[in-house]
Amino acid sequence: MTIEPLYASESQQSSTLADRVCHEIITAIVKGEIPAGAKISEPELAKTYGISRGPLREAIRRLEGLRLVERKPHIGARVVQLSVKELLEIYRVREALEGMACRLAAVVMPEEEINQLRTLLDHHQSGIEEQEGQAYFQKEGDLDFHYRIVMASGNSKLQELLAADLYHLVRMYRYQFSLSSSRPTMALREHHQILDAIEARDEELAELLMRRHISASRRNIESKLNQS
Amino acid sequence: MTIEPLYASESQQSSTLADRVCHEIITAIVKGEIPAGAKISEPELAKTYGISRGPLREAIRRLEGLRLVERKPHIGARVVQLSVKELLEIYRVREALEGMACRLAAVVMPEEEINQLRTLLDHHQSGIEEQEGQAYFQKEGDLDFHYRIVMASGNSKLQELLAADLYHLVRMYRYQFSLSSSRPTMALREHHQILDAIEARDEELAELLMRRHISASRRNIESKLNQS
DNA sequence: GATAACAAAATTGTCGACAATGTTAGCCTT
DNA sequence: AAGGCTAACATTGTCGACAATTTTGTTATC
Repeated sequence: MTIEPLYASESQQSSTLADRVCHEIITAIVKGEIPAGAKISEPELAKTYGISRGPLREAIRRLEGLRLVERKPHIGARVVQLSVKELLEIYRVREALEGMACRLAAVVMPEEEINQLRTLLDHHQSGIEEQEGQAYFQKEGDLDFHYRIVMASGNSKLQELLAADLYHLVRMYRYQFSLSSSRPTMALREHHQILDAIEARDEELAELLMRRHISASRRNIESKLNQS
Repeated sequence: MTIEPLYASESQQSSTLADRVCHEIITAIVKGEIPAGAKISEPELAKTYGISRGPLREAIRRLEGLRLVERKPHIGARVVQLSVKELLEIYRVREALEGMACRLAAVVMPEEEINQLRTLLDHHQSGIEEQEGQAYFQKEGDLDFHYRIVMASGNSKLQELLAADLYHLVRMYRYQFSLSSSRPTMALREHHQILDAIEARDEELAELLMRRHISASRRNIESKLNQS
């Protein structure tokens, strides 16, 4: 099976310049190559990517929709500023939405996908034990698990909101704050428990466990960042 | 106090053509003046609103972000097609998000706002009794209550997702399917119960009641539309 | 009469130039 | 020297024209 994160579909070549550049800018922002809070100059970026200002403006509009940049009329666009408050707010939203996704997945997720996901968790397990793929788990593997649950919910609106809108922000926060879960063993056990509940078709428990799982992450971040 | 729906801030004049036209198109789509599933012709709309294609395209990009239109490269944009399946999906999302909003509001909503909202519900009450403002309640008043709860949550991400993204779609569905709650008395009682829980600072109960409230609406719609 | 290939028309994508607004540097006044 | 005004600059907003792609209509062939 593939370990490649499913959402890493950045290599797709859209037939339009605006879409292609949009993906490139997203990556640049998530990785911090364009730092948070930085002003986005249209002529500069247009030159950087070798395109005209027209498609670039459309790309920026799209980034605005993804909440990755903020625009003010006649002033310009800035990369969204990272604040602890907003990060915690996002985790509240994730708790609500992914809890619901997990509830729905418990009803409709096919047996086969459950087994695949179990295998993926085992990969994570060995990664942690070897203490080498740990960074992978912390950075992308965790998100991959959550991503698959969301997709398994079968609810396209949930999929859009979480995968298209929120995950970019979460990834950005992780990159820039180096926010690894710092409790990989615990997190992995919780992942297994969640999957158990889904396998048992216990929607109530599945939602509860997912909410607890994300809530624990939130409190973990909270205590970590408040002390600094 | 004002009964004017808070979100009806359409009369604002943004200093840019694209923003202004964007709001106009949103209204036109929500009201069905541009019918669902219709193709959006750039030259035609540009002529209609008396602007060039540049700003219009930016407006359309924004509509795409709001999920009101869908775009395919080199083919064009279409107003999103109404499907019962998606409507029900939206109600699942609302159940999750507004449940969370209600939980947060129970903790942080100021006494004064609670009292204001109580007064608003009384207005709705008299409207129903007189059997004349009923249409108002069904169409906008209900959304107004929910809107205020969301705002009271103090969570800007929740506010963005619900107020900016989803409510336009909900309003569109209501306009076009003539989806009034058809149980105004029951809904109003539930609103009061929710507000009671918030007033008692019982976050657990507040979330539970809001989720039941929205879930009931969903099942109501479900049974109504399945029989047709 | 139906289908496939081709050509013409329409629509979307992209670009460079001009206009309007915001910013900044320098000068004058106090 | 400090503060405010003015003018030049830079950036964003808007427009019209050209290029690329899709759709449509026509024609010829089976």
